[in-house]
Amino acid sequence: MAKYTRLTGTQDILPEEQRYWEHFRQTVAQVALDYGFDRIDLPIFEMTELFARGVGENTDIVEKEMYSFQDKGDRDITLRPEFTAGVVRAYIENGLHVQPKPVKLYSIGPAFRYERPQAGRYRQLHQYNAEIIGESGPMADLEIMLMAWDIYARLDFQGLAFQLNATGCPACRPTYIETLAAHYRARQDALCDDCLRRLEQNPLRLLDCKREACQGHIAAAPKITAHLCAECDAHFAELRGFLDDLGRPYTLNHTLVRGLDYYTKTVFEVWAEGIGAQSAVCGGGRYDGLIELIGGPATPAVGFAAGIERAVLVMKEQDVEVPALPTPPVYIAYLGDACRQYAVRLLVHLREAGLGAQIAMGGSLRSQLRHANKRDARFALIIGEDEMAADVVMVRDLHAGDQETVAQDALIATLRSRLDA
RNA sequence: GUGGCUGUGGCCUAACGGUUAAGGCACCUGUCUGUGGAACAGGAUAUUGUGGGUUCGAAUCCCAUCAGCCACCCCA
Repeated sequence: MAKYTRLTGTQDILPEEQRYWEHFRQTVAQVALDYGFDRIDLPIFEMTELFARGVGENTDIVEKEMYSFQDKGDRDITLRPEFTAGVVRAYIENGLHVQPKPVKLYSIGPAFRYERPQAGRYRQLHQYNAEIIGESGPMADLEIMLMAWDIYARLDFQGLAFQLNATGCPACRPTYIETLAAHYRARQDALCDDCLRRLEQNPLRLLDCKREACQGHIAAAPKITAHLCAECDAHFAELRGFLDDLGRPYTLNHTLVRGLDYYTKTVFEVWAEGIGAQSAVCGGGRYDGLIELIGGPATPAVGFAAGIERAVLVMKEQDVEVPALPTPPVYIAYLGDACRQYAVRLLVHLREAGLGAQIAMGGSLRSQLRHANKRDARFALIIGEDEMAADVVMVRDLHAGDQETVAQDALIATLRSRLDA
């Protein structure tokens, strides 16, 4: 056992894993580019108060999952548990509201939550997210949903499904919650302990209790979509109209609720097959009140966030085709100390010409070639005293298994043309 | 925070309470002193997660602790 080990809930993403991560990042970056989202990178820690207010004082994230500490200046600091609060802070602080509206941003990187690890869930996790800030109409909701879907569709994920719901707004949600709570209070004796707690603390959560015994209460519960105000109802209808028109399937899921306080109107998730207890690969929705809440001008916004660990899990589970990471095409092998300096000069020469190259650090020619093969080199260049004397290089094609003698001054052109072929 | 399961070389797995903890993968070397992938041979790598206890004797039984996995709460 090593003396020092990973802290609970952290992970080492080893070289052999990197192709999954790289493939995912590239897909996100490409879709963001195609959709016109600009990348923004933010600090991974912020003032604790930003998250406490932005995420919501009564959420689990704030109550028990934040990695918080004091720095040497006695500032209260928290490692970001999610991205949106930071994006909004940056939007306000940097005056991004002067940009042409709506402002479309995406971000990608680590986030932190102090909780027990589980399949696809870590204390240091990785997320990306996308936000459209400054547009209140449902076209923005649509754009966000299409982007979320497209990322997983381009990754060739199977079993994708939209889950869609509305959560109302400050005008209609409170009365709905009261109606819901009344429904549950009437059957208080039949509720599980968790639901009794939810009834007091967060009645919307009653709707996603997973216990058998509670499913009947959920099915009979009033649906928020029947209690929306005129504005929310129209917004929701318009959004569905877009999706219907495009022929994008979605499931109206009235049990879909968000854990964070700032959501309004639209909430959605994208589900995929094969990630254990969690089925959502991403989740998002509209948060029209957040920017004002943390000190900016009243500005509507919509966005989504997704965990990369879960996506990697699905890629493996579903055997998604993931391209191998590129390796340098050239490996230089040489015979004995007499050829070493010559080989190093050749190495540097190739790199200056823009060709990726590695060199053996020693050993027999046999073991050098063995190494070249294991490192997935396309060409082994072999240099012995004969080659040095004749100003040539032996070029062995490790894929084809053949080799030829190439004049020094024709080497780079030869390698290039064979790589392009 | 709660519950269940599991900890043996880098990875996977074996070993009735009883000799020096066995095998496979991977790694290195050699057979082949100028040629990779295959085969064969050899080599290095383990205070059996940690601490305590029971016993003549513990990888094995007991307790504690730590870690991992899975699930719950909740969330991505």
